[in-house]
Amino acid sequence: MAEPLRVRFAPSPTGSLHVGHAHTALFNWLFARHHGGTFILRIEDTDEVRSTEESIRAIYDGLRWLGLDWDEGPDVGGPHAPYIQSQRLDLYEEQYRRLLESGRAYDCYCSPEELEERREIMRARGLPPRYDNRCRSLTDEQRAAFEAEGRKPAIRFRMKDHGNTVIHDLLRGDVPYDNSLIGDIIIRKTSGFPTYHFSVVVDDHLMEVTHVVRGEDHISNTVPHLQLIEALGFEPPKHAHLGLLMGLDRTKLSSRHGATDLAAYREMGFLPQAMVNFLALLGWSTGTEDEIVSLREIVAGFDLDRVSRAPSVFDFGKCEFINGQHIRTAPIDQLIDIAHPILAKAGLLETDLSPARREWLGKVIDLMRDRMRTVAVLTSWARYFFTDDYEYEERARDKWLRRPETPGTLDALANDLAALESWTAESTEAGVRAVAESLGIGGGKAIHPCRAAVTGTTVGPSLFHLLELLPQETVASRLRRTAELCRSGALAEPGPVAEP
RNA sequence: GGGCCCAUAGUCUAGUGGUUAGGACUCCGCUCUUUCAAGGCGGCAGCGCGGGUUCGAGCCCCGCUGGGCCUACCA
Repeated sequence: MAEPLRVRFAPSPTGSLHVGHAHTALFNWLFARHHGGTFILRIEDTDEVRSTEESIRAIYDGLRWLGLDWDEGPDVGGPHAPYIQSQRLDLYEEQYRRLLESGRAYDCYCSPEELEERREIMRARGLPPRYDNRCRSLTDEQRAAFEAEGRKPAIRFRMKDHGNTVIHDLLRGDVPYDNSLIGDIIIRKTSGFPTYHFSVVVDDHLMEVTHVVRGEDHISNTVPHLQLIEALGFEPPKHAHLGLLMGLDRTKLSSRHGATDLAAYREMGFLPQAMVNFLALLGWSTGTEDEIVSLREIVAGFDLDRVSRAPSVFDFGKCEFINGQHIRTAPIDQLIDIAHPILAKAGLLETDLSPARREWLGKVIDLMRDRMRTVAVLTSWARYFFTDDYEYEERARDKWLRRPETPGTLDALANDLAALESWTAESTEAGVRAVAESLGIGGGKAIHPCRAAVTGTTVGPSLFHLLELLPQETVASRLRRTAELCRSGALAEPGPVAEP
């Protein structure tokens, strides 16, 4: 019988939710969901100076957006509440006491400045900058002297001096570390807050975490963790260290590589199901040739045995591609909900949409969705749906608007289309083709200038379907306006044209 | 500097001793279409290097190289 699997995502709320964190959260969540286990959210706000409420909100928002729900956590509670470490200080005190009593921990009076200074000296000498364990055996006189100076001690954990500690990693096998290389670590800061190394060990135990799945940057931290676990008499969890996410230059992904905040992707018009799909493919593979998959499908196929050890580069281009694929199949209401604020922010759409307007927006999106990779491109690609104030692209002017016969064609188009009884894709097509015929030109000779005039561009969805979504009089006036500009020679010059 | 991790095309990956090394992104070409930024078709491009083990290595072992992470009273 399998033990109930319990995993956690334990971010520190010191900034926005990074895609790397989202990746770790996702893998933990998938692991839990695949095996019917429990996914815990724990906030590790033991950095008193950098932790913020705002950041905690960003974590909630990001996880919820991705659809990663947690079974136990700060807001939902659970059998091991509280799930915020700053509210668990008394629990840590209990454990410090045990370590102090057993002699595995001791007070250290060295100040951060002194420590830094000594590290510098050691580095300068080419020595490993580790703590020299000097406070391990302080005499009563020395302690008294430090106390008299007004020093407040930190608590250090006495690491083993000899032998080695072996990490049993589910992904990497056994990883041995030489104990003599690591100095004693601080487990309680002078402020009374625990350091990460301590709180993580205590809480993983108290919360009965069975599997610790985290980034590879934590692999060497596992050595003190394991020793702490042993000293406290806890049962060690199983470990799995995931490959890190990197930028194109193969260094740890950071803001200099572009957008790294999950929220930024949301704002750019990425779909949560696409982000999940893309992130899942970083270090995991479906095992089939199908890469565009839903969260449900990922859950069904996910397991650690398909997870790779190697770090992976966050390829923005592929992320966009996957997003594009999901845009094709997303429910139109989801796309409307994403597009609306983006378009409103760009000043192209009102903040409050009437039902009719919303329906119209849905049609616009439907027309564009097959070629979009992010929803945000609507502000440029579909600009002409929302305003008369669009630019005539160089290519549109070059190819069509500078031709001597174009103004005449546009005038004819304006007159005939304005006179149309009905305004549908069918009727506009009939109208445009009729104009072409009466002018004795091919359909394309009318269609292309029409598109160039009405949209300012040479590319886009079916002309007649887009005309259908524009008011008839708007189309007519744009055709006339463009014809005027052609005649005045304004479109003959390169560069953007200021629109009325 | 030290310790550890990693290594299939530019990128994400499949592959667990015998494969024409498979797929995806990107890029390029062709094609369809009223246009492409979509679709279809095709193409370029890969097992980092050197030793072993083996009848036979992308797969196993060793070394090298390269990259990464850690080396805080940050997590």
